Amino acid sequence: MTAPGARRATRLKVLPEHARAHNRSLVLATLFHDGAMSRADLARATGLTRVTTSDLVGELLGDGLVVEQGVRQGAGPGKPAILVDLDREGLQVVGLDLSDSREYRGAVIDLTGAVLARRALPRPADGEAEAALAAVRSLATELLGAATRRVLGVGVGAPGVISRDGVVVSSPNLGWFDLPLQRELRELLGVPVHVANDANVAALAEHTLGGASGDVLVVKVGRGVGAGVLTRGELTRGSRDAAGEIGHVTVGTDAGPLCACGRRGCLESWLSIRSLEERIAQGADREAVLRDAGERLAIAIAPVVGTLDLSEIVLSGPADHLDGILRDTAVDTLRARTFLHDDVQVRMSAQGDDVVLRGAVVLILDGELGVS
Amino acid sequence: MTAPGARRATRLKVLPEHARAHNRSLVLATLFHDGAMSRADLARATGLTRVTTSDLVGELLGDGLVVEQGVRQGAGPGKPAILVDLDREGLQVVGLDLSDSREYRGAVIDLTGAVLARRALPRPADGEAEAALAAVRSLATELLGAATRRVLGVGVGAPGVISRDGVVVSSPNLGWFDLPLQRELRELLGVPVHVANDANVAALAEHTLGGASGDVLVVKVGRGVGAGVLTRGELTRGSRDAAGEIGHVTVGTDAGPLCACGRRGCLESWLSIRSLEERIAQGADREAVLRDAGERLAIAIAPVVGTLDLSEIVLSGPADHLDGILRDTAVDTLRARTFLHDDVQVRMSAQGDDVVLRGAVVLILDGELGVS
DNA sequence: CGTAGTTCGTAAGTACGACTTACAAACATG
DNA sequence: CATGTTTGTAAGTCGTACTTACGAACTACG
Repeated sequence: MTAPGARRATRLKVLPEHARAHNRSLVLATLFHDGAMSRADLARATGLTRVTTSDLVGELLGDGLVVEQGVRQGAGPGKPAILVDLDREGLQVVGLDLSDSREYRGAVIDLTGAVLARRALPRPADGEAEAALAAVRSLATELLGAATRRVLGVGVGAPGVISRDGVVVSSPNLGWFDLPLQRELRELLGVPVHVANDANVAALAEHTLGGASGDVLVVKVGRGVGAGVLTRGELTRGSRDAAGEIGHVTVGTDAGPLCACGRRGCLESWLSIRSLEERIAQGADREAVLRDAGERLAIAIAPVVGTLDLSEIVLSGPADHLDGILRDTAVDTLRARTFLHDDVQVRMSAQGDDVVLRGAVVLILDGELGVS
Repeated sequence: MTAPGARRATRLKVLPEHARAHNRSLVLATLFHDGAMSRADLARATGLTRVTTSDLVGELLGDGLVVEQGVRQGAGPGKPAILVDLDREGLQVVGLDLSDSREYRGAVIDLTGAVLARRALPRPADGEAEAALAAVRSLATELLGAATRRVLGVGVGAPGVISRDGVVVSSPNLGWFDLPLQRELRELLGVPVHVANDANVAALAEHTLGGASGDVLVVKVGRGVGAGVLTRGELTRGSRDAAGEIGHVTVGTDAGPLCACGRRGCLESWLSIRSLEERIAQGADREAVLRDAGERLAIAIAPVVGTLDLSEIVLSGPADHLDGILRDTAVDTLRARTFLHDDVQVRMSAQGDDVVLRGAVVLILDGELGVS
C-alpha cells in the first residue's frame, strides 16, 4: 500500500522557533489588515495572550517594523492604550512591472499604498535579452536610490514562466530563458528581491489589497492574456511553475482566428487587447467583437470555475474594453455553461493600471514578513 | 491600502503543542510511506534528533499506533537497530462507497491495503433519502462489527457536494440535502467518521497510494462524471465545497447531446458510462463514440490543465471504455489544445474498482493521524 | 581472543516559547 | 476620593526540541 517513490518536499519538521515566526507574522498581518491597535487588542485578535503579544510587539519594535503611535484618546475606563501599527510610512517597497506593452514601469511605494516616485524606460524589442536586463537593472537601481526610507525589498512582476525562487524559466517577450533574475538583482542591489509572473502578482494584489476571496481567478488582459489562481488564499504555481498560462489554450470547437503562436482559436487571439483592436480596426463591429471575446473568455474558464468551484473572477486590464459588453457577455455565458454557479461574480479589478506595482508590495510583504 | 473586510480563517496562532502534533504526524507519515525502520533511521528521515524521535515513537507506541518488530538482521557494525513500523495489520478502517450505480459497497481494510471483509446493499432508487440513510447505517454498523482489530475510523465517499465537516450539502442521487452524515454516523458508531465527495476521495487515493504528484486532476467516470483536484498535495474544496463538479460543464461550441439536466453538451452527456453505452447500443460506431468522448474530455480539461499547470491526469472507471481509444484521443487533443504541455500524462488509475474504498483509508489516515 | 571503532537508544541538562498569575499604572464613574 | 476597569509587564511554570554524554551491542582486525 505504500508508495515509496512519492517523495514530498512539503514534509518538514516544525520547531518552536517556527511557531514563533508564524506568530510574529500573525501579529504583522493583523496590524496590516485591521490597522493600528493596542497590544491588548492584538492579543484579542490573534488569540495569543497579552504577555506573548507584548513580547512579540517588543521584538517588532526593535526590528523597526512596528511603531508606537501614542495613546488612544477618550475610550472608556482603564489605563489608556498605546496604539501600535506597522510602520506604514517608514517602510517602502520598490515595484517593477515588465508586462506593459510600451515601457518597463517602476515605482517606490510605501505600505499605505502611496506611490512616492515613478520611473519608466522604453521597452526594448522582443527578445533583446541584454537590453531588457540592462533596463531592469537601471530602473531598479534608480528607484532604490529614489526611496526616502527603509526599503523592505524589490518586487518584480514579469511575463513568462517564473520559478518559485525567482528564476525566469522562459519569457519569450523579454528574451530570457533560465535567467536567475532574483539572485542577480539581489546581488546588485543588496536588498531582498522577489520575482514572479505578472498575472500571479496581480492575483496577489487582488486578494490582499482588493479583498478578493481565497478562491479566485484573476485574468490579466494586455499584450497577452495571463491568469493567476488562488486556492485557499495561496497562489497556485503548478507542476512546472507555469500555472496561469492560459493565453494559448484553444477555445471552442470551431477553429477561430490565427494566433501569433501559429495555431487557431487560442484565447489570446480572441481576447488580447491587440487582437480586439486589430479586428475593430479591420472594420468589424465593435460590439460583436467584444461580445465574442467575452463569450470565448467564459468558454475557456467555465471548466476552471466548475473544477475549482470559484465564486469570483477578476478582470484586470483596460476597462474601456473589458468592462461593459465583454464582461456582461462573460457572466451570461459562464452561468449558462456551468452548474451551481448562478452567483459567480465577474468583476473588474479596482487596482487600476498599478495592479502589478501594488502587487509587488504584497509580494514583498508575503515573502519578507509572511503577511498575506 | 488595507482591506478590513477581508477576514481570513486560516490565520491562527501556533503553539508548541501544535508543533508536537505536526512532528508526530511527520513520523507516522514517514513510516507509512517508507516502511519499517529504526528510530535512528526515522531521525535521519525527518530531520529531528534521535532523542526527539525516540520520544515521539515512545508516545506512538503507547497510543498503539506503532509497533516494534524486533531487531534488524545482519546490517554492518554497531548496535543492531530495533525496527518500528505503523501497526499496519493491527489498525483497520471501514470504507463506504456510495457512488456505484447498482449497490452501496463497503469493506474493512487494514493499513497494508488488504480487504478483510466486504459487504454490499442494493442501491435504493434515486432520491429515496430515508432508505439510503438506513442502508448506509446498516452497512456501516455491520462492517464495524466485522472488523477484527482496532478501527481507526469510518471513511465515506459519496456523490454530491459535501462540506469540509462532512455535511452532505446536496446529493440528488441520494436524496440528501444538508444532511450531517458525518455527525450522525459518528454518534451511531462511536468511532471517528469522515465523509467526502467520491471523486475527491478517489483523488486522495491516487495521490497517497498511487503515487500521483501533488498537482493532479483525477476524473472519475461512472454514473456521472466527477473530478478531484490536488494542488500542492492538498485537496481543493472550492468556495462552496463543490470543487470537482465538472459533469455539467458545457463542452464545445456546437450544442451536443441532450443531458439529463436539461441542457446540451454537458461533459457527462459525452462521457458518462451510461451515455457511452446508450449511444453504442443505438448503433453508433463504438470507436467513434469513444473518440468523441476522449476529445470532449480533453476539450473540457485543457483550460484546467493550462490554468493549474497540471502534469498528470488520472482516469478512474471501467478500463474497457476509458483505456485505449478514449484515453489516446484525450492525450492527443489535450496536447493540441494546450501550450507547454507536450508531456502531460493521461493515465488510468491503478486502484481498480476499489478506489473509493482505498481512498477512505487515506481519508481516515489524513483526518485522524495527519498522514497524507 | 581482545581491543578499537561504530551505531543505537536513552538519560540529563539547556534553551526557547507560550502560558498563568500577579501587580503597578492610569484612566472613568459615582 | 474610593472603586472598578483596562493596560502593559514581571515572575514563574510547563511543554518541546536541542546538545551532550553514556551504556549496550554489534563488526573488524591484529
